[in-house]
Amino acid sequence: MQPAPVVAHQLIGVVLLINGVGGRIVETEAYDHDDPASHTYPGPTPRNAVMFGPPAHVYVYRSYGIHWCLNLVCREVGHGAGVLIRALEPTKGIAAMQHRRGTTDLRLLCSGPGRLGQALAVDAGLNGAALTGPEVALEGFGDAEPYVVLTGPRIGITKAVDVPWRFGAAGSRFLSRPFAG
DNA sequence: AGTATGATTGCCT
DNA sequence: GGCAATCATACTG
Repeated sequence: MQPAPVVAHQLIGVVLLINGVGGRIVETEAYDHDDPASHTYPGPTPRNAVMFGPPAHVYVYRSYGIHWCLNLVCREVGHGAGVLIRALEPTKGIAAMQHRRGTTDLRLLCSGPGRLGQALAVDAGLNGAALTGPEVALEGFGDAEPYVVLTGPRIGITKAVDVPWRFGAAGSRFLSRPFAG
């Protein structure tokens, strides 16, 4: 397995489906163990246990008591690194996503980690699920179409605010926020 | 046991 | 642009 920023970069353009619903990933963020902004920085706890487990599994956490956010665990057992899926371009199960989100505006379905979680019906029950399991599908990892990938500082954090570990597909209109420069 | 704090979003002015 | 909503987790005493 590769370091989190490398995986986060490689995930741009990959199709992610949860129970057949999802689309092409256009925005990610990397979080590593030696990273003050990461949930794993203080060490293992019950909440982040999945991140210290085997890679290619799903880590789900509740954000601000309201939203479910979806991450993919990378690197080896015990390392505690992952990639936050921040936005994707809806391609499959669009009707289901529109129903869950309460809007037909494609731009508002998955443009942001909280919206994406709601659109894909992510909740605590998905925490720890394997990418090879029945719920999750990742299509084209490692051989996705080449994308022009932009980088920039991560959003919404208060520590390590200058680390440029946010990645996004250039020109996509489904980004949660535009990239500077 | 009590409190502080978010890897956010949407509604208000 | 500002701020409330809302709660699991982690930390303090």
